[in-house]
Amino acid sequence: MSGGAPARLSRAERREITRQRLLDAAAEVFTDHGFDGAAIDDVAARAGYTRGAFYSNFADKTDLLVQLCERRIEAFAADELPDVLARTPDERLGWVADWLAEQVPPLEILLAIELARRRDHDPEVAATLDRVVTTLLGAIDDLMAVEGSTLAELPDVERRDRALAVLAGVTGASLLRHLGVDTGPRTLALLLDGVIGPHEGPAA
Amino acid sequence: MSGGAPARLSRAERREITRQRLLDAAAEVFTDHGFDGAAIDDVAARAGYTRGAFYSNFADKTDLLVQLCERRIEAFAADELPDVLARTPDERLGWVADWLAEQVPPLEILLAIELARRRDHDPEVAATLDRVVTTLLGAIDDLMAVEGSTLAELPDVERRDRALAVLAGVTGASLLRHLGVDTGPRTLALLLDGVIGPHEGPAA
Amino acid sequence: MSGGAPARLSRAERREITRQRLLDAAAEVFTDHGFDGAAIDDVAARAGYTRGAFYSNFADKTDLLVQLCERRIEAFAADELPDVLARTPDERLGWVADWLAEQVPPLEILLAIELARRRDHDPEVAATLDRVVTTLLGAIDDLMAVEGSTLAELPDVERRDRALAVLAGVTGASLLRHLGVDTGPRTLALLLDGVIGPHEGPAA
Amino acid sequence: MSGGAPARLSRAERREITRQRLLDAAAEVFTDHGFDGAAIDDVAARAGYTRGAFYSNFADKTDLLVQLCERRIEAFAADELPDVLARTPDERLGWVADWLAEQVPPLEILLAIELARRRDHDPEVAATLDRVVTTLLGAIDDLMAVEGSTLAELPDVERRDRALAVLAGVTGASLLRHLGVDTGPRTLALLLDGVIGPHEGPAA
DNA sequence: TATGAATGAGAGTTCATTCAT
DNA sequence: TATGAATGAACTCTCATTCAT
Repeated sequence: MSGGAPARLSRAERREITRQRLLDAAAEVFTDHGFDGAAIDDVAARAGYTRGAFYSNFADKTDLLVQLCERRIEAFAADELPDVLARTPDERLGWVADWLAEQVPPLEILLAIELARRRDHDPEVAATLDRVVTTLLGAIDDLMAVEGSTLAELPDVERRDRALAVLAGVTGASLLRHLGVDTGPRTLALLLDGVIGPHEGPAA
Repeated sequence: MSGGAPARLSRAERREITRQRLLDAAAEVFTDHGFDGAAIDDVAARAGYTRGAFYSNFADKTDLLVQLCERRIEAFAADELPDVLARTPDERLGWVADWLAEQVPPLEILLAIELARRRDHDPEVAATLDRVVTTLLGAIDDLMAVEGSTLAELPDVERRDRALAVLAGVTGASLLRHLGVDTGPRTLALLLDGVIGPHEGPAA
Repeated sequence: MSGGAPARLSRAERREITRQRLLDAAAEVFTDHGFDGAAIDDVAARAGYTRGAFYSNFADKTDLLVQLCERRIEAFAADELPDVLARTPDERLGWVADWLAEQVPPLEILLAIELARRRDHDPEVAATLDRVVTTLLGAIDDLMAVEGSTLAELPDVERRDRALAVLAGVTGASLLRHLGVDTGPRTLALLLDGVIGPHEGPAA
Repeated sequence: MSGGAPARLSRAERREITRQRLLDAAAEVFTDHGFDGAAIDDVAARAGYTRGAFYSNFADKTDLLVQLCERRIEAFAADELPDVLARTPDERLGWVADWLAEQVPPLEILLAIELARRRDHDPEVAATLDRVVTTLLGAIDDLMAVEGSTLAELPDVERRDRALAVLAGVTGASLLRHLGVDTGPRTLALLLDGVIGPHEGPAA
């Protein structure tokens, strides 16, 4: 009856689909209304479910925030990062600038701010925030640790300082765009050239 | 009637005091709970009033947000800025870094994010957000337009790019601190040296 | 304009009226649906208000339960008790039986059961339950401490035992009526005669 | 197939085990949280199942209440009652007092109250409540109808009045214990001596 | 028979806001 | 100007129940 297609999904698979849809919907609703402003009914409805589906997949609203952050940071590390690493150092700045321009509003930043507000009241939240930052810093470090680059030869402490600066620069530029300020690739270039630029090739 | 003594306050003065107290209380409550999470009763109570006082002084909750942003940006321009301008270019970076370290959480940034979320639905909010950004950019421009500096001689477009970069850098560093990342003066230095650093003295 | 009548009510008076109406409504709704089954909206509506009025008068649903118990026990001590005390010992048993017959369902008992369920989680609830029982036992003791009665001359411990027995008897009879059992004055007479009966007239 | 070994259980037996476990779990959860406060998931979980098992065995929550009452009253008649009847009349009061002391909270009473609340809306519930009361009254009547006792010779109407009084006394004492009142055997003795005491043997 | 994802009515509670005082 | 009782919309979360598996 049901043709040669991959047929029916198992329960676990359906559950996973539901979760992912809810998470995607949450990303949209958070983007539009912020965390506090997001109604769970809206999240569920946008995912095509009712509120009950939400509560059978997430413990509560905070859990949703945490899960969303975890998933997005994982997805970032799995999907975006390899893309950048595949570029030559020269192309990376441009790639990051383009990527940034697409991320308006910068959901990760807004989510991180919400995490920060709840950090002191919920250890799990604190752990997630920590993981987000650590992952990002690690990703930047990977970007700098390129063979032949003088950055790769810097002492760890120095490399971390630079990673911090890069993260701050990218974060700030992203946020500014979100605030409606016309930030272009030039902004990022100005900011990051001093941090990673001159090192992007010993020849230079 | 109103003798030479410090004596009684006029009606307008009392009103102004009430407003200011409410605004100060709002800054605290917003800092703790965010805009959506802030209850007007809490704001009023922290200021020593009840909600009636609030509604005698502000049209609604959004009005409070707008007024608070306006006041803070005015206060920044009037109080903080002159302090920086009084420093030599060499000292400024340190001054900004210190100032930043005190601003955790960076209320202005959080408020701006709230403004941004309401920008499309409320023209007054949009205007305020614009004013905030313009003022900050103007302030940075003032900082760069120092006599003798090569920055001062840059074309306007270039100067704006640099101001943007500075604002992004400062914003990003501030936000990172808020997220619990251990950002020190070094981060800012790395970020801004490329933008304003080398120019901080024609001799260099 | 507003004639010689006692005119307008002060705010505190209006508030008190509101509270009393809500409490009365709560007694009715609890009677019909039990505590858990009672919806605050129903309570408010039956009192002629909306849910907001409820929450500006009571902290939460448990608070309502506590306040209701307190008020009813006070009212009992102030209103019912003097009535019984005014009777001769011979008439009292009949009076209590009649009073009991009217108390279907026996709201005080049902409320006390709810209090008991929450006793361990809320000290205030425990205190209220304690007060209810103490007041009732005290009332019974007063009833027994009649001049000339041999009960009055019993040692305290013995008097307490008897008070306990009376309370148990009245409680049980009341509950049985609530359960639909046709309990008449005879039941109470049989039960209490052994406890207080022989004393209902030394001549007898 | 089902050999001589203790071996496999038939389908009906398994079903019966499941039902009994659920019923036992329900008794516990009702005791802790009351009927309205009891969650079916909790009942199922405490029995080691999920909600599906519950709905395979009971029509709905009310059905659970009814079945539980039926079972308990049957169990009482089958298990407890013979124990009392085996005692001499003199020992019975003590036996009942001890049994009472163990029944805190007095689940039967609490269940009966729930039944009473639903009596008017559900004929089956009304029937169950009736059966519970009738069974208890019959049990008490059996206790009184002992050979040689003067109670046994009383006219039926009188015997019923006494049974009612006994039930009321026991119920009241039980409830008082549940409310935290320190009710001892003495309370019951005082209450019941007048009803059944002097008759417990003409010799005495 | 038992599971568990999903439903959806309904609950308690919060809170921006109004308005008579 | 400031108070605070009252409103009522909106929200998070619970839970009895259904149904495909």
